[in-house]
Amino acid sequence: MEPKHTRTLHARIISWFSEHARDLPWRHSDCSPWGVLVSEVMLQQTPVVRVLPVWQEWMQRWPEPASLAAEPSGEAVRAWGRLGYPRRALRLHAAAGEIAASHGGKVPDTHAALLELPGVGDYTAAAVASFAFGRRETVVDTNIRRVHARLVAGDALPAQSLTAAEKKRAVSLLPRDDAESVAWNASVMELGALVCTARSPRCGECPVLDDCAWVRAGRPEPHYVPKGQAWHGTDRQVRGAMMAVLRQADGPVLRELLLTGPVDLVAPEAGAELAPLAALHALSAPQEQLERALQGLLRDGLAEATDSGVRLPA
DNA sequence: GATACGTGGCC
DNA sequence: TGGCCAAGTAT
Repeated sequence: MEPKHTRTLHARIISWFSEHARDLPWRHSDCSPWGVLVSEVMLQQTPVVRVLPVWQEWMQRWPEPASLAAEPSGEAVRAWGRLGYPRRALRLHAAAGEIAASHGGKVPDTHAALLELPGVGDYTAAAVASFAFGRRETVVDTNIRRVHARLVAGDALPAQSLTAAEKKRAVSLLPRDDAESVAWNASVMELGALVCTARSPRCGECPVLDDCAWVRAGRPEPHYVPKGQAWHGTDRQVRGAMMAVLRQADGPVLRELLLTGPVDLVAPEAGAELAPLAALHALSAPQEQLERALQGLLRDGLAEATDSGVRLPA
């Protein structure tokens, strides 16, 4: 008993996608499931423009899971560059290992099996099953949630966490047909990324403006004030600065250099190679915080201690 | 459920 | 200038 209204939404949004979608390499028909998986993990909390060059580099260097699995995890972390949340690189490396060891080197093609992989949660499992394998899955990411919130619920923003009602709504909105469901997932996500954006939505370009509950309601304000992500002075900031030092270094970095060492311990003419170290020290983080940050990196497996210092996992 | 977890561009 | 935000996951 699918209402005519819903069918119209499907057709209009998918049609919009066919004309306005970005040409992204992981959407090409010749992109492997591995390429899709890598893209999805890289895209977690990270803008497309920053992912593109790193994804290209990874695909060239590690065209299949087994090639990544054959390298030390530190190589994955180094090649992750400045994408952020480097533990994702670690988990992708671990996932590649499991795929090589337990799945015959092939990315699993079901939501349940994908969910077992490190770094793959409900969103990524659904996205890979849908985009790489054409399965009918309910993909719910931040873009899709926002589009549904405005278009259907009439709210400026989705709730702060995914609710059961929201998930149910997403399920009910998904087209019956497999191929159409895949197109729908990609189309709604793209609409949220390009038109129905968090700030300053481009309603003039929206293919379903006529049906938008939020616009109809006079574009009311959000029900809550989004709380910002603390950064200055946090352990995260210190960890990030430390990781930058480790990525840039060829080998182990003296523990003292990481924790206390003033930059002038080293020859000034060393130049650019020392920039990350200078940046770390410029934070003027308390000794205790530096220690805590380093312990965190070691605990998380992002770094490892050797006799001569700290380095990326080798 | 709340919190920790990177990074850089934009308004 | 500085807070907000981006295809989330794990604990």
